[in-house]
Amino acid sequence: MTKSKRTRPRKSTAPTMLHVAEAARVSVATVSAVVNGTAVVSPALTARIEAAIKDIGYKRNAIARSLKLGKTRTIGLTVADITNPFFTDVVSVIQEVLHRAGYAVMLCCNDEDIETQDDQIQLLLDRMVDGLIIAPAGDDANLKRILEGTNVPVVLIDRICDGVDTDAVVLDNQRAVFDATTYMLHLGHRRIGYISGSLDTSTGRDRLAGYHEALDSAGIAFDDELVRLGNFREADAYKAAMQLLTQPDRPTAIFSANNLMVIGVMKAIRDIGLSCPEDISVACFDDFPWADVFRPQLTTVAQPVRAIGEQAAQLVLDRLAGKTENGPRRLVLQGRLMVRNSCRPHASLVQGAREHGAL
Amino acid sequence: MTKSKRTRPRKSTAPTMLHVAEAARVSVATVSAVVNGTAVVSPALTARIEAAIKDIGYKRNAIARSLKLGKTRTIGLTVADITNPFFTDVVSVIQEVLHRAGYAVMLCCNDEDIETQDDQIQLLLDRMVDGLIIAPAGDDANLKRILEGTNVPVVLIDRICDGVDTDAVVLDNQRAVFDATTYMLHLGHRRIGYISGSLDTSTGRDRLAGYHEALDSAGIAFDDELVRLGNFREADAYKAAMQLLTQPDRPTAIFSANNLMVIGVMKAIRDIGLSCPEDISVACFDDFPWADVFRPQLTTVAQPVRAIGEQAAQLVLDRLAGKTENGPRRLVLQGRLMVRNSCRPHASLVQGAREHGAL
DNA sequence: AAAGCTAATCTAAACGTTTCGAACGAGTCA
DNA sequence: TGACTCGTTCGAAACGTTTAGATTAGCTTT
Repeated sequence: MTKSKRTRPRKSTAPTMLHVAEAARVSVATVSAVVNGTAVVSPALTARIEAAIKDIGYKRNAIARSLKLGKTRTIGLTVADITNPFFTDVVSVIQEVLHRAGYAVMLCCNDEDIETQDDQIQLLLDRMVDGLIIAPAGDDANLKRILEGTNVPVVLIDRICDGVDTDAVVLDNQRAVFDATTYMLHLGHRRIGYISGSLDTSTGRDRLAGYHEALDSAGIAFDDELVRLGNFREADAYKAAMQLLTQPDRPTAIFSANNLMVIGVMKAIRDIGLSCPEDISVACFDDFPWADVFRPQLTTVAQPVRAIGEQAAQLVLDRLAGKTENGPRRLVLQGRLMVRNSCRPHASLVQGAREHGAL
Repeated sequence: MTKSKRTRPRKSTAPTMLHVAEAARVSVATVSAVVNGTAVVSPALTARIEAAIKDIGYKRNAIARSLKLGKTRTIGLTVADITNPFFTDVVSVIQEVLHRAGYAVMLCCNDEDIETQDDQIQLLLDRMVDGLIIAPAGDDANLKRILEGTNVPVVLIDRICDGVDTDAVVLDNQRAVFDATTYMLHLGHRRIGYISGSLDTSTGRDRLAGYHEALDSAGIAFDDELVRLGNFREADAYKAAMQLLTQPDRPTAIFSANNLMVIGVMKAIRDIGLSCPEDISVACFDDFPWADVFRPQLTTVAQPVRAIGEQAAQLVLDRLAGKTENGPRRLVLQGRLMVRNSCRPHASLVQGAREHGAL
């Protein structure tokens, strides 16, 4: 065997750089240089190589490339529930921004299950994703351990997680619920039911804190019976609302800590024979695209989904570009109360207004 | 240098099989055998190796593995719009099934743009996905070309694509719209507006065909003015509905060919000062989780999203397992008309009924 | 005791890239 | 005419696996 460049019989697999090199009568190094534009190659060879590439139909193998470079140009993304319009919107934006930057997105949903989440994150890391955007399912001691074993940039969205000190973009949940609750208080409601998300999540806790804060500020005593756990799911929220509505001194208003749960709440209200907003006022966290066209037109706290997605994506991209070497960045965005008409003034207020001749 | 097994100074990168091998004083082949369980290894060595793995914190590098094996255990998934609840539901199910089977999912959205779609599919193929599930954005000559260059199993969902002869799971769109339209005809409506999806998609065409068929069967002359293009998006549908509603002899009912568009339709109805179902009846393709709790409670054609997702995932899995060697399989599922109360009998019917003393 | 098994382990060649340093030819300068 | 540069091109060693085939040691057989 004189030279090692024996012509192989063109297997049935996809063409490789070697095939191109042979066809263009150059070395693979030169082909690589042309494909990636990493070195200057004479016009003559460039032309020959490009012709060969087109001719053979060569496509660079991204896996081999990833192995060599140690980067995959892929970002892992895990959210609790891809069915939730909030996550959907955010995922969509992240997807868009990252794709524009030349990154692919590997998506996982864990159905709010922490173990699934850990598995999936490990899976993503095994696949050498270059970065990770996580909407954590809940407080998770393992997450910390898993993450500190690696050095890929991580961005938490929506929820933060104890001990996981990474970049994050979250909402000022407490403030948002404070505003919403205060709005209901201004309408004269004194018994405001609260359907809470899981308290194992920062969002669950912060939102509930906003409710408490609003009550405190208004000098209203807090009633245990008015807060029920809905775990961010429709079914649980339905049960929770049912309990709220069947108690003797039932609330005159209900706040739901997310979008999925408000549907359960509305179903409970309907099933119990009440109607919103006539008999009971309702507001919730998370906006819907159809909120101002179907009735009752829900008063909601709209999250800036586009901003959340863009910032989260930008945070990873910045880390990847090595732009930010400093400590973790926490971005806190503000929600916006969208007042529509699922909340009505409480009877006492209406009464008062009438007496003052204002109605 | 006596033996080639020199101990390297444990670089800062992730531990590899070589590190494990050195720590356990065995060859990498043996480590591989233990990690994958592909060959029998003596209990003594197995124990040493497992200890070393735990000790060092070794994780198998999936990229290197993929390169060697030529499979990535990843399925590419592209849909037009992850924001659309229909796609969301299907994606969620596919995700779940594939994950259970040990596959990761790489998700792309193309925003109904064919070029983006082609880029993304090429990207997925470059990354050596083992299979592809595609909800094609529209008729796409390139798609055929791109796909026939590879031999990964492909499953089309929701829409099919001329010339792309692969497995597919779709709905009997024509039948579903036929049923819905017929239902409206039975209510006495004679001028039924139709907001169509893009006619570059099979769904757009088939659904419109269902509308035509229903009219034909009922012996009703087809009026061009009643069909408007909404391209499956809210904004376009809004404009389309506006045109429909402002024409002299406006329709007494409107059917929207998907979920996003019906929101535009409802907005148009509201903005023009009409109300549904009092002034005009509305029905649409695709169901909503909240459809029976917000008003008007929309009459819809529900797609069996879970079945679609499961079958699509199963189709790829079967191909990957080599179970089905025969030609392309086409699964056609049936939609289900969910009658709620966004459609009312036409005035003429009510009139007739009253005369017969039935009201 | 030689030959033949079997079972466990290892060696080394892939997989398809990237990239460093060497090699080579052609100019340029003293 | 050497000794230098430059500008191109190439050889070969990685990257971290898998796996076919070689090797070894320990048993049976006869």
